[in-house]
Amino acid sequence: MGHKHTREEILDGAVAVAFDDGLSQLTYGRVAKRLGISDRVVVYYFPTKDDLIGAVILSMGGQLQTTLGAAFAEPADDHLSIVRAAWPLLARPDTDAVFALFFEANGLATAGREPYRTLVPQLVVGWIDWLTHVLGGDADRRRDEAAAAVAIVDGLLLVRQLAGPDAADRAARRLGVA
Amino acid sequence: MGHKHTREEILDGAVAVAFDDGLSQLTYGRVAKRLGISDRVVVYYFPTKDDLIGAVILSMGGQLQTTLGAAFAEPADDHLSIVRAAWPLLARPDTDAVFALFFEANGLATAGREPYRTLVPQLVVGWIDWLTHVLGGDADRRRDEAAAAVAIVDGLLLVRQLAGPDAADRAARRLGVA
DNA sequence: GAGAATTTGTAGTGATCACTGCGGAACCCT
DNA sequence: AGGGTTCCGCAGTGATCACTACAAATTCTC
Repeated sequence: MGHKHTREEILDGAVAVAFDDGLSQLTYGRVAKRLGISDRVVVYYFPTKDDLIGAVILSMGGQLQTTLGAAFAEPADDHLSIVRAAWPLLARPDTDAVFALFFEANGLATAGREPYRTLVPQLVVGWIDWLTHVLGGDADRRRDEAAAAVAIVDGLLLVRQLAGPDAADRAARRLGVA
Repeated sequence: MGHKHTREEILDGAVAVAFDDGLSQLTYGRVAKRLGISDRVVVYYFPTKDDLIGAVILSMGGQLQTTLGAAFAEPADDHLSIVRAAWPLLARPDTDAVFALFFEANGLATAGREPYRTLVPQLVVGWIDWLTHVLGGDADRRRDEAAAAVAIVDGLLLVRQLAGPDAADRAARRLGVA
């Protein structure tokens, strides 16, 4: 019985499981069952659970960065402009699953569980750095603006998840970013 | 071997476990071990896991509401004023654990896991309602202001958890709420 | 102070978890 | 064709999970 499953296929399956059932339900057995293969194969490519989770989180981060990259073809100056550019790209049904995952990972990170505790802040700090770099200019001030923008966007997305898209849109309008 | 443990003692132990290890590590066995008793006792008072989790979440909600109640002795008008009143009360080390729990519960809720999926939104909507009521006045507009304030506060707290208190303070200053 | 209700210990249920040993099959190189 | 590496099915490890049967001890009710 020969070569059939690539690492990428299995990672895709793992991401799909995480999207559907959440990170905390991401197990070897579930990924294997979804792909109709033995869990031994999944273990082969991702020897420890942390390997599997880490790969999923990084894949998630890459996806977000790609989405956000489009928002900043031209630089923005203050945090409200940043939010105005980013919000329409993020407040969409097809990115809700990504953020559901992100918030769950964040929760597990704040609860101190590995590997989330080390991976997630790396990811977020990486985004802020990247945002800051994209915005250009003086690092200190830009970094604060980026952090402020991230705070607003995260908060709005939280409201969107919890209270629904309409509530988030109304809040965004109140904040003057939509 | 007689009557020794009250429901309240065990709930306190469960909350302590959740604070220290996170909601996802909240199990019968861990609570029992922490209190030095048999897990049978924990099961007796909280027959299902959902009972235990629900009790912890509600206890958490009550704690938050108590903390926030102090902020609104006198009413505020717009979302920035609300944030200005609430932020100093929340951006403190002794409430960080509560919000770590809250974010984890939110993550599990967005991941669709019961009983979080039904409990957490109830809690949040309840807070917004309560905030709206405290603020008084026309419901629709106030509700939007409250939602906007919740968005900002949540976002700031997220940044605080992920990037540290200093970053959150700088972001808050940029937003004009500190 | 008898009987009922409430509270706790001992033991164990089947399920699922992350992970492993072993052996065979598919592929690569020479 | 033969040897080495890579891949993967099968079976099983001990740990932990939520939860239960049963019975004994304690307290409540009368």
